[in-house]
Amino acid sequence: MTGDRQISVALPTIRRLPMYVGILEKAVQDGQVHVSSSHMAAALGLESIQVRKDLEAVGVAGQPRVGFPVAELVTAIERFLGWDNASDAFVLGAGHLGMALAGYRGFARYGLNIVALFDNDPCKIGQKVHGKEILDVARFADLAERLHVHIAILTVPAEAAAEAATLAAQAGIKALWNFTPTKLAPIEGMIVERVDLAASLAVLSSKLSSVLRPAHSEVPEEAA
Amino acid sequence: MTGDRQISVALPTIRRLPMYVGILEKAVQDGQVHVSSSHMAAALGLESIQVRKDLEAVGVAGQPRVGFPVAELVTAIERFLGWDNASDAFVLGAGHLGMALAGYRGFARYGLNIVALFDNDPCKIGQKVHGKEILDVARFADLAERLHVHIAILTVPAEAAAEAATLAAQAGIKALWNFTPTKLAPIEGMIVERVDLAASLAVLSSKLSSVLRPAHSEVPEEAA
DNA sequence: TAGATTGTTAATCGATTAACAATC
DNA sequence: TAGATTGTTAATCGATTAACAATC
Repeated sequence: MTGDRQISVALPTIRRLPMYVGILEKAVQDGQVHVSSSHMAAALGLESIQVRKDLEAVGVAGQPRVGFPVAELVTAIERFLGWDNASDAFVLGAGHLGMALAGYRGFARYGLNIVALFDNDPCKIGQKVHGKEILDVARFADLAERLHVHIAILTVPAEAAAEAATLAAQAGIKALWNFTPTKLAPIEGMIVERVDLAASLAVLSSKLSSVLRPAHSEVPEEAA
Repeated sequence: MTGDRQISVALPTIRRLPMYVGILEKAVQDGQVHVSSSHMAAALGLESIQVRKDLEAVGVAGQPRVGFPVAELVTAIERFLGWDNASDAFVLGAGHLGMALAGYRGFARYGLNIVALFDNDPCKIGQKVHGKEILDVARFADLAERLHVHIAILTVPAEAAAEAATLAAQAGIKALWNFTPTKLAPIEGMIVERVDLAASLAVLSSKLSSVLRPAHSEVPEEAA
């Protein structure tokens, strides 16, 4: 019953877990010790049954009539996500997006610590952004191994994505957060998660488009 | 049969459509006139049946023994997504991320044209990034209306997200692309799509974590 | 005890996948 | 015609939701 926990947890559940951390931290600040699934659900626009199902996955039991222990829940979720102790990460590609991510202070909360950026542009190498140095990509593998960095954030141009991913894998990177529009072929021994802006924009613009040009031919209905 | 097409299309399908555009454009360059569902599937790591189901949604029929007409397919998908004629957009919040997005040239392909950025920081107002001006947020509503801009990209700090979203709605913005970690309450008359970095990172780091600390207690199994 | 809330088991819903007839 | 590929109808799978017994 405990053995295959990580693997059997639904992906949508994992994606929702950070939201729980958010409202639970607020609850902690308010001095609440317990919080009910219906309270959390209301705060997040979900159903209480879904909250209970999600929390089942992280293995914290609630108390009937009382709710779930707030502090324990935060700890358990962060542990489940691997956010309990900060992981170092390298940014691969010091373009605008790479620099923006390197400067985002919110990652600290997610246990992500960006250590340095890497680029192949001699003009950029040696510069500092947000107190983090831009290093020569030639030094990537060596530094990743010596500093035991196993997370890389991929922000190179689309054309360079595949090559950069291979470099990362050879450098012993275990988890690659891919911000490029390139869908990479699976690489043995490396987990890849992509932030797919095109997919997100597709949802937005198709919805917008169906509002602006109201579908097709509901007209007869109205006319009749 | 044609009436409620937009509404009934599955969200996962919509999210996959941009990938098809990508490989179809490559096929066009290669001079291919038709392409089979199994070809597309192979290129994208999907099953051919899923490709056929997805393409059914955009309303382009294939020919048995021949495949799908490439050019027609691109046109139909772009039309479906509202990418057939470029839409202007404002960036709300000229921080690092806002500037990075304003400079991203890839959006042109998605029919998205970023016109200007807005901020409330007097030091930033008047500056230009990537040829686009940073304007006073006080002018946002007026300009959105006069220029008929109905897409906004939200890149303000988390604390300012709710207020900025309200401003956008009042300015007549119809579609808001939310890059902040704040989950906004639904706003009447405005479509909101969020790029949830925390959710994406949660997937990556939970997978990584289950690799680094290999689950729990499969051990007895191995020992026995 | 009474009653609110959890947690379990079953039902529903939606998306993916399979099977195969229709088609060119 | 023969055969590859589409498109339809049914089966499967997984996630969400509902119902309700267990619990404090």
